[in-house]
Amino acid sequence: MPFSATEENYIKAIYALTHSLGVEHANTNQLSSRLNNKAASVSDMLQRLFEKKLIDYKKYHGVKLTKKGFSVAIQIVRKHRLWEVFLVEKLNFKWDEVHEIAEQLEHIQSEELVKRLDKFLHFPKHDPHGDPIPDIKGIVHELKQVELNTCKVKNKMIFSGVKLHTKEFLQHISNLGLKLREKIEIIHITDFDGLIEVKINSNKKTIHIGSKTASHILVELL
Amino acid sequence: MPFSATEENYIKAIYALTHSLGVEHANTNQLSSRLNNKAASVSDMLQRLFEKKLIDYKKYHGVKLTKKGFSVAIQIVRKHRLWEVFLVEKLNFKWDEVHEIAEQLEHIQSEELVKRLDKFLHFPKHDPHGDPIPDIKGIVHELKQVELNTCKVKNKMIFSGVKLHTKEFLQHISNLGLKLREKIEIIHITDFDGLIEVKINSNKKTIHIGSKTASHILVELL
DNA sequence: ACAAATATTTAGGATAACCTAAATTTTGAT
DNA sequence: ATCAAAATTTAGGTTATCCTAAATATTTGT
Repeated sequence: MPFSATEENYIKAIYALTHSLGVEHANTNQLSSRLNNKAASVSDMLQRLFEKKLIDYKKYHGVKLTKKGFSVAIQIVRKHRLWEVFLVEKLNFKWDEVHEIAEQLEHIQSEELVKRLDKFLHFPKHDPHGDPIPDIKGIVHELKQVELNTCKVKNKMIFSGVKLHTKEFLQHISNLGLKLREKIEIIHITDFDGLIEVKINSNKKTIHIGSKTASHILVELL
Repeated sequence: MPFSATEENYIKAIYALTHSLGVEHANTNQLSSRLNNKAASVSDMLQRLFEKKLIDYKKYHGVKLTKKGFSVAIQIVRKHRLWEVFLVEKLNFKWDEVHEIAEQLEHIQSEELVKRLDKFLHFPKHDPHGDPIPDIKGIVHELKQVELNTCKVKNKMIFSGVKLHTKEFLQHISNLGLKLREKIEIIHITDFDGLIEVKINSNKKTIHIGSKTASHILVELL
């Protein structure tokens, strides 16, 4: 059962949509806009994925991954994230530069390659954006994380992930001086506009984070 | 100018055929058998590669890469061989296990990735089979190597490459105890059948190499 | 509950890359 | 030089993946 890169991208999109929104079903228009294809093309492909038993599909009523489809999705996510770790840790790419390359690498077919890459990288638990890497069994160790904007003054926490993966946002975060897995503490929150002042423990500096930015920042409370 | 993996494979095949045979032109049947496609399909594709100015093509008279096609070919070869080094040196694959994976990886599009991979691997000059890796400018540093079966008794040399890349042959070489870049010396050659007795300097052992095998072994004379 | 708006599917086509069978060109043996 | 064999190309067809336009189903506001 080798699937085409196109099929894999549909599977991944269905996974991402349902998983990130926490819903059962993804619908045609969502897939259409995420994949930059016309809805008609999506409809087409959904029928084929259904025949291959990768999705549950009832016309006009959205799709859901089958067990089989889910496991394909997880393996692609695993590969994508492992390659991102490789690109950042070994090849010194910045975290905002790796997405498109990993989009290609995730389709390389070789179980052995993934196993060895995982080992080479010392079995990382999360990718450069803090997203969890499914283990070889497909088990995802989700962190207990919350959005920074829901935290209170004096809370101490670790910056553990982002909810937005655009170049612009990622560069903004880098420019603020925030680095993944760093310990931070909320010094002050402006009532009026929700501006958050944060101390970065490693360098004793304080920075100011707008509430929109904060809503895309995930932290683990200590 | 991004080319499809299929187009790249045609370019690579044309390069390999002309280069390895030392001839100007490759013909349709050769390509057909190397690519496992029917001659009619090859003919089809050649017209398209011609329109894209990747090859010089006159119907019924074979093909030759243009400057542009040649440079595409070299970049693919470069990527293929760099990835092979990565797979062997970093992920501990054996030299007979890396070909199919590298066939996929060579189509990943990102100049920056190749540059960084090259650096990460310390700018290797040849791949795990001894084939030269074109540098970033596309310059190939060919070694002055000869087939082992053309050498004389008492010659000292370095095992520097193979002319056959099948799993079986590569494993045979490994089983003999030969490793790339090792110093060896010819102890004796049997007149009757060309059997060559070779001393491997590193371990003081002597081994016996059949003449067919020897004809696929490349060495640099010292 | 029903029409308008929205979402989705179907119908009919395009393109890349393959195929088989038939036609054409080149080659090579006499 | 000629003609059969071999090589190559053309013609016509298939599949995967996409498209536009038209048809149909669902949802939503009143």
